[in-house]
Amino acid sequence: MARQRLSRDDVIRGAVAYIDEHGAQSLTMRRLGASLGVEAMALYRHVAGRDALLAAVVHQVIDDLFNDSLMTEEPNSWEEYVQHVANALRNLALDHPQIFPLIAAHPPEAPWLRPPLRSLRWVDHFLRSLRDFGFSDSAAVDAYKALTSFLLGALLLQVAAVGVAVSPEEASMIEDGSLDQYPTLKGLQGKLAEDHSKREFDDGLDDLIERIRSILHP
Amino acid sequence: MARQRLSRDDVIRGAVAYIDEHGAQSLTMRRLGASLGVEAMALYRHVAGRDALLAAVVHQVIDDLFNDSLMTEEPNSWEEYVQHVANALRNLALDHPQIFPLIAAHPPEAPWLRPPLRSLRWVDHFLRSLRDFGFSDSAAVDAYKALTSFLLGALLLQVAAVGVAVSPEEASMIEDGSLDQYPTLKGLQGKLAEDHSKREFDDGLDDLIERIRSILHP
DNA sequence: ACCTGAACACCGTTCAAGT
DNA sequence: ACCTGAACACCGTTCAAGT
Repeated sequence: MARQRLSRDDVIRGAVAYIDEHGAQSLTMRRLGASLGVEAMALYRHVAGRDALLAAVVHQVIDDLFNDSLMTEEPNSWEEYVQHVANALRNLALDHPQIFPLIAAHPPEAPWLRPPLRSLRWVDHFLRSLRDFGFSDSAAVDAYKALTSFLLGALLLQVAAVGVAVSPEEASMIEDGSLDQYPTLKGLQGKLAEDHSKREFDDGLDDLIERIRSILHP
Repeated sequence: MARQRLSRDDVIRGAVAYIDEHGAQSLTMRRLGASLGVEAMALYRHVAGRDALLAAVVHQVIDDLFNDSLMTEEPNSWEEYVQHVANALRNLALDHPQIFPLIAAHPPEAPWLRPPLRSLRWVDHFLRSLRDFGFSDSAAVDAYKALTSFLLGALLLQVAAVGVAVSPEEASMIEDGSLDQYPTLKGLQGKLAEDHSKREFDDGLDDLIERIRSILHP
């Protein structure tokens, strides 16, 4: 394959792929350069530095969400719209479990931009959609705040569990004996370990929608 | 002050103080050593390495929560207990905004240990308390899952906002003009920026308690 | 037993130099 | 205009040496 000249987009997409495979911790300017067939220093022509690159990765992934099939179809109610946004973000988190924590942790561009819906374009889209469904300004903003809080907690927990499953050597870092101190926990360990994450997510989402409904009709 | 021999506890408490002041990113074995009056390599006598140190910091801070005044008084109902746990964690997040994201991000010891209530001792305490108030095994576990999800989302958003406020040079990274593309957002910017974090938290917590009640009496 | 000093293999980032 | 090579100031971590 002939080597084209490197573009900014190549660098960012390369970083996304690298993090998906190896995790953000092991992304190094030198290693990313090597994976793109270029010296590390060439990357600085396209991004200001490592931090700026990670910020660009976050932005890229969040913006790709607009192309998710869930987002391209027109919703018939605000409930449907909220459900589509939530599930599109859930898919993103499951597709990029190594990147989602960056979305959560990286300082947003403005204090009123809340992860994981943290781009100007997204917030505008969300507020506009709800208003088109009849929400007042205040109700739309409150719904945005409630949704971001729910999604952040629910999805971060989901990918944290995935992250553990990925590194099996640490999967049972807890020696059998250490549970003897905690008999209640020991008895409930089986129940705790059961994974009902999809049901948990859907139940939480139903509750959230109920809550937004009560914001809408106080 | 005469220099005592360094203990593991000195190292961990020193790391907590260092992160509170400078952030986890700038915690370096060399710099932490210097702040404790010791060479970096001396730290390795007490912790296995930087990652292990950060894990110990997380564990320490979470365990200190048992000494919070909210946790030492005996609750009269499960609602009161849940409220005390939630508010103690909220205080922790506000006291250690630089450490809370580590609690959220660091891989837990077991997949069924969910941040931010992620120590064996805490989970055991929580499940035991709810069972003492009459919860079934399943109800206690479901309540644990619902509470962790709520706290993680709500508190991470709270400290993310604090983190931005701390670095004022980035506070207005968004140039005035860039909002012109997004008229809806521009109009609602004021409402978005309003900080009602305590009310938001309390409302969310009330909702969560309502939700747990419906788990308890299906 | 605990701490130090020197060393190793890596970082991010700069800058002048190449094409 | 874009990439490279050498260099700088830092990392985490190891290991032998000091006390």
